[in-house]
Amino acid sequence: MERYNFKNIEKKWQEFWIKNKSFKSKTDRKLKKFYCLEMFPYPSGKIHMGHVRNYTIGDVLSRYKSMQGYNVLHPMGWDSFGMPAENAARENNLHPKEWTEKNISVMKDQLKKLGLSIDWDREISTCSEEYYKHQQLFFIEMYEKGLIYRKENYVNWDPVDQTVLANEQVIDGKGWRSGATVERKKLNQWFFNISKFSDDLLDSLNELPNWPNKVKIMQKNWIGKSFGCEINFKIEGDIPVNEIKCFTTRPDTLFGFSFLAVSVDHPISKFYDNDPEFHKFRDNCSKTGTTEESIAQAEKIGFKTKLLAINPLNQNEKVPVYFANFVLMDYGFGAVFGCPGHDQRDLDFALKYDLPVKTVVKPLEGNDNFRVKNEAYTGPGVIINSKFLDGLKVPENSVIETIKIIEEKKLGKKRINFRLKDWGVSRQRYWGCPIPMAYDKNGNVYPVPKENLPIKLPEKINLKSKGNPLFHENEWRKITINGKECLKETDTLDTFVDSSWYFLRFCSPKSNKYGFDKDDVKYWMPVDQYIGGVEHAILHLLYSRFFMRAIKYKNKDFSISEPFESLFTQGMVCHETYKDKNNNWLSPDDVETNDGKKFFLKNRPDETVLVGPAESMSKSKKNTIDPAKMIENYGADAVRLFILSDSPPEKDVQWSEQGMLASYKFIQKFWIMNNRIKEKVELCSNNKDQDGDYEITKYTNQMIDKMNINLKKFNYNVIIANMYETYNFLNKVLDKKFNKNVLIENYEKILTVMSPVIPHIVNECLETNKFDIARTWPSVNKNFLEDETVSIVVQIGGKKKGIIQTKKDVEEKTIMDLISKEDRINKNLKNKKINKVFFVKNRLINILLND
RNA sequence: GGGCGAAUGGCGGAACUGGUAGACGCGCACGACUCAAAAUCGUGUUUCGCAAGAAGUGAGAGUUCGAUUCUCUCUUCGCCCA
Repeated sequence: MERYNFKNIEKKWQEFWIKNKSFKSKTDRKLKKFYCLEMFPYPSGKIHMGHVRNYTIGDVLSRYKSMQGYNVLHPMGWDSFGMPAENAARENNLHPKEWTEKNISVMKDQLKKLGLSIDWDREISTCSEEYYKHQQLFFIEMYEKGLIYRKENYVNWDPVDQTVLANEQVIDGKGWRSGATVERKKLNQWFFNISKFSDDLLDSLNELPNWPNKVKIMQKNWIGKSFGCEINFKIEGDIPVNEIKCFTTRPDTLFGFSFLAVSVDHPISKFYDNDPEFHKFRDNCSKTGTTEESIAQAEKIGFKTKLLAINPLNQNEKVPVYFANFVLMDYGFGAVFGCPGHDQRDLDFALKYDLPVKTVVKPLEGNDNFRVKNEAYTGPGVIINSKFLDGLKVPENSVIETIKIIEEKKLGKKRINFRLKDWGVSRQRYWGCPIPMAYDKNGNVYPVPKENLPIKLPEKINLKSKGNPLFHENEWRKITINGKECLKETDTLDTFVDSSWYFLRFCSPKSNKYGFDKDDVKYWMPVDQYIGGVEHAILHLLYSRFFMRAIKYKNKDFSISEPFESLFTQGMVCHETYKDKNNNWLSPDDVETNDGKKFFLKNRPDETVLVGPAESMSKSKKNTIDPAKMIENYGADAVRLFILSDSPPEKDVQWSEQGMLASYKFIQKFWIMNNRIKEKVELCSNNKDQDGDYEITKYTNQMIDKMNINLKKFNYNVIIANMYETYNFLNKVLDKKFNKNVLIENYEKILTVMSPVIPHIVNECLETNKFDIARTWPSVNKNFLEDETVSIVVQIGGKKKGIIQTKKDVEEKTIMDLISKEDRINKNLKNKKINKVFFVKNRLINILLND
């Protein structure tokens, strides 16, 4: 018998699937559908282990659903706009399009070698005109519906990459890619009015039971709905300002008021334009990024004005007004009232500028002499030192009651505030979807007429210029709208826009008139199972949810709000890290070991290598394993098997060479066993009731039942364990005799339920046995699920003393008789009086003694 | 600082609804095959103990006849937000 030659056999079946279009979704709309989608990849060059894990999880599910009779949509595409292409282009003098297409071709080939059940006829690429032209139409439609606007705004500016960064692209005040210190810069930007849907985006989370709770919580925190009020503070001073409006969630602490802080961008700042000291201060502030994190970490600094703010609840109290770096113009009204006693940030500020700290809340168990010193008190308690507010309970009624008073006195009103800001989508980049807008000489804005779409990217581009490449394309920029000469917008869209509707495009990838066909979308949407990394838990998912609402808004033909019915977030793939004696990262390829304990440089046993903890694979730490090499060495089935075997899919998994080898060996062993079964089948008779018949039938049914349960729960690591167990079982039971049909029938079923994980070898086994390779998922005969004998645990005083095998459903009395015959158990009962007996049928008996 | 989650052998991990803790895999040990090694196959493998037995799921308490599972407190780690 030949060894299993995975190279030939995997290639054979992959070609077979493509030739037969085995994974093409069916057009029959009466069939029940299942839309399985994994987050599509960025074509960075080659696939990484994270992709392997992501797409294998989805593939197992797709193949399972398909065999269950669903019409499965399992597509793949490319999130192919974005900065790396532009950076690579600059380095290698290669056009971003060429670079991207080359990468796509390599990665597509690699994905095919994994044996994924993908309908490649539906492949899409967001950088293709065929894709982004529809996106431009969406943009115009949303603009016409009033969901898009332009405003001047402060942005996170990366001075090295010369681009705007989203908040999440700023890490520790530095650009995520360049590492440069991020600055604040004012730019005209296009915005999607996502905050219009804040309430709906928040409330609808409750209608997503099949999303992980943690993701819903993250989204909820991100939207950040807070309840409070706006208050008008009367102002006295040297400039013509009578009032400053603040938003606060803690009006109940108004008597702790000791300063008022406004943003440097607040409208009143215009009165300080001629003050050089103020300019200095403002420049200083712009060195801090705009993220909440960088603001929280930065030192709190202020610029004192000559203004005084009057406490609305106590007209005699006047406090100073500061410009402060920790107040942002786009939160609330760009002004906050400072209460150092009960807000840590305010306290830091007050201590620095020697402002009074008044205590107006005491803890429930504290006495009236409680005073805030170095730590603001923000917990529950009772209002004190606040005249008519005294005695209110924090937080039960203090805020609500205070707002009532403020509203009665007409000093302000109740207000709900959201942390979620509108989505700035302008990027000063070439390799993105052009924004289909234009400007005339006077700066008036025009949407590009629909008949002029698409606005194509110019093919030739100089990427070596500073700033935005399209800005320098004078010819390209020209456009005539309604007879007027205009210039095109030169910013392109954030790539998160591309990925906010790609799942709609998969429903009708060839639709030429519009981004999707409404009947296709009606049938396929929502995505039944979405699978991807938790790193997209907030933005990508929130933007996609927004996009559905934006399309649905004022549109009778579209009724989807929630694009993803179920969401599964998979863990990362990790590997040990290695460093040489000079603290340089080493790739696993450069490291060797003889015993798995001591590691040294390859071919240099004298050079010891330091082994670090397993961390998620990253190029910077060099702890990556190339999937293509693994597939080359061990085959796709073995790689698929291993990537699922060692950890539950939602948790991180550690790559191990030994584990990989074990999976490979399993494939080889399985092939040997298949041949053994093939020979056995030929020797089997047609005589009924052979000694192994019942056993194999019972085992098979129980195994399928377990597979069903674990597939449903995404316990794919347990499925692999079930497969190993099944192998062990078959290998043993084959010594017995079987009725030919019984053996065939059960083996066919076993192969079938293993096929989602290891499809190539299963197909080969089916074929060599001359079984039908088109399988439907086997049903379970429930009669075989329950054993006719059961093991009953015998406990005495709650401690296990033994196990008794009996027939099913015997009563307590019979068990007690059996126990009296079992010396090992019974000796514990001699000369003792039984107090009480707990009996659980078919499971356990617990005897309590008097002592 | 807040929120969420996790902690089980040498390691990754399993355990249905509160009912035999440690499935399955790795590693290790021993044995078979071999001149030998690799590969393969077989047996064993939570700890202590020769055994009988006892202890045991991060620590401590609680509920219960019975807790890896439920409740509370604490410790450590991870993720998210600040």
